[in-house]
Amino acid sequence: MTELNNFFKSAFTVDNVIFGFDEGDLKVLLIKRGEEPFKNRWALPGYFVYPNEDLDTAAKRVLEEMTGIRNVFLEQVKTFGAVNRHPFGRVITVAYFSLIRIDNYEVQTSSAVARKAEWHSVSKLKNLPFDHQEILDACFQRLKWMVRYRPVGFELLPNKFTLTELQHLYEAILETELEKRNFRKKILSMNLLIDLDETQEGVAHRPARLYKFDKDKYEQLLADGFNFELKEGKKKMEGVS
Amino acid sequence: MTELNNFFKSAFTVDNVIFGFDEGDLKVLLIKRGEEPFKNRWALPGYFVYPNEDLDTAAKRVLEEMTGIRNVFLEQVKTFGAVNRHPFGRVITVAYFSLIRIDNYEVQTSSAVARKAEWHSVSKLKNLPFDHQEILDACFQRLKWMVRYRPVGFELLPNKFTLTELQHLYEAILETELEKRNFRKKILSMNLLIDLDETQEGVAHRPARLYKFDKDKYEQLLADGFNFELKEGKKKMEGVS
DNA sequence: GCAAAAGTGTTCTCGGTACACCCATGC
DNA sequence: GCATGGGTGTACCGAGAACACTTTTGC
Repeated sequence: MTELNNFFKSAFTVDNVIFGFDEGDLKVLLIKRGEEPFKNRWALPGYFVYPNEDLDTAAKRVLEEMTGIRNVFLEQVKTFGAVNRHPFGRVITVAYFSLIRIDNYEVQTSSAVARKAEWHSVSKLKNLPFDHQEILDACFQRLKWMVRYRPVGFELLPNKFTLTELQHLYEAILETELEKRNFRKKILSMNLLIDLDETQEGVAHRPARLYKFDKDKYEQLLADGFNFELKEGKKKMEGVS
Repeated sequence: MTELNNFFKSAFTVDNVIFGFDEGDLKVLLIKRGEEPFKNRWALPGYFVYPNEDLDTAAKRVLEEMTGIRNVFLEQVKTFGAVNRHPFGRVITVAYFSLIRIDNYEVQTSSAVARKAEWHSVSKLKNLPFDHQEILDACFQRLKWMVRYRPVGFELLPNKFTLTELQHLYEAILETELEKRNFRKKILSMNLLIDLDETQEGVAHRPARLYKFDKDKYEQLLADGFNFELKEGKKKMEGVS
């Protein structure tokens, strides 16, 4: 046991990759660090996990401190534990990603660690401190994957949205272009959208219909063995010898 | 900083779910614990991560201590950190899973922690100690998923195998039945198998052809954007209103 | 009336599914 | 010769892909 005690000298943290979607662009919420290390740098929100706190709980707490909200999509992605990833000692971090509707919530930070929080375009980020770039990349990959197999995209959109908005979201995440008619046909054929019989107002073109995602129906279909699945954009691979 | 030191009191471990395939059955390698807690119980092999050791390295080390082998498929799956999951204190564990060819290696344990190691049928296990059942389930789910989208099944088979063996492997992992002709058509159409022009010997029926997996070709196709994909067994879902 | 985005249908191709019989070997 | 698993082909169907023009609104 005395020997074992040598192992109880590590710390662990959670880091949250919080995705949002705005102006046709996929964003991630970063904080300006108020403490060392990397004081004043933009980084992923995260904090130590308290001794009596489960991992998921810690991730929820960090998310709530950042955004003031609960009950959003949140899922563990991967754990990063390179020996020297943190200058203060051995700290491994469990990365979570979450999806929120940017418009629904004013981002607020009640944490002393963070001076302020701000949305940044995922595609423009590089060289985040610690191994946060690697963490972000891993979460983005996971999102890319997940969006094709689970209807999580709706977590990023307002409750009411147009099909074009939905398509742009998919295009931003998958980093590809989708064909309008086929996309609409596929999405509508799943019967997971409720047509609200409302239209946009005040737009300088033909106003689009508004839809909402039918979560109850999805869950019922899931139980029946339904598989949500969206193919990627362009056709690839021709002529395998 | 003094306050921060309160966080550096945790330990973390890796646990390995080592899958193998034998006699048409998916197996997992368990050790009989030689130490407390849960002494003499069958459990997943795992150990503390050393202070100067990366996570992946630790997972490889544990695997090597168990099986004496290196260079097998090994991937991080999920981290488990419930507050009371370990009786000795706050210990979070990073779960890895790996795939090995049972016949290639004599399982040997050089670890003091493990009295002996043995293969157990995945389907028959329940109530493993700690949260190991949950870990095993998560890894099995991951394997089920992965086997459909990456040609990892071959890691579990001998270098030379028959198509029927391959099919049985998929059936065991996916827990479903597959239709022989369609399975063969699909697999062969991928052009990822090399026909060895050899046949089984000493079997009391028409001997089957032997194949091997063409790893180089797969990697080359991957680079060209090829997607390995296998559908699940039975057709599901009829009549979405 | 013009700019800007919404909305819509058909044809073709490919891959998945369903399904039943003959073949080679050991004993 | 019989038991055992190996091996094969075809017809049908549904989903994805390609593709261009009309509609509705604000200004």
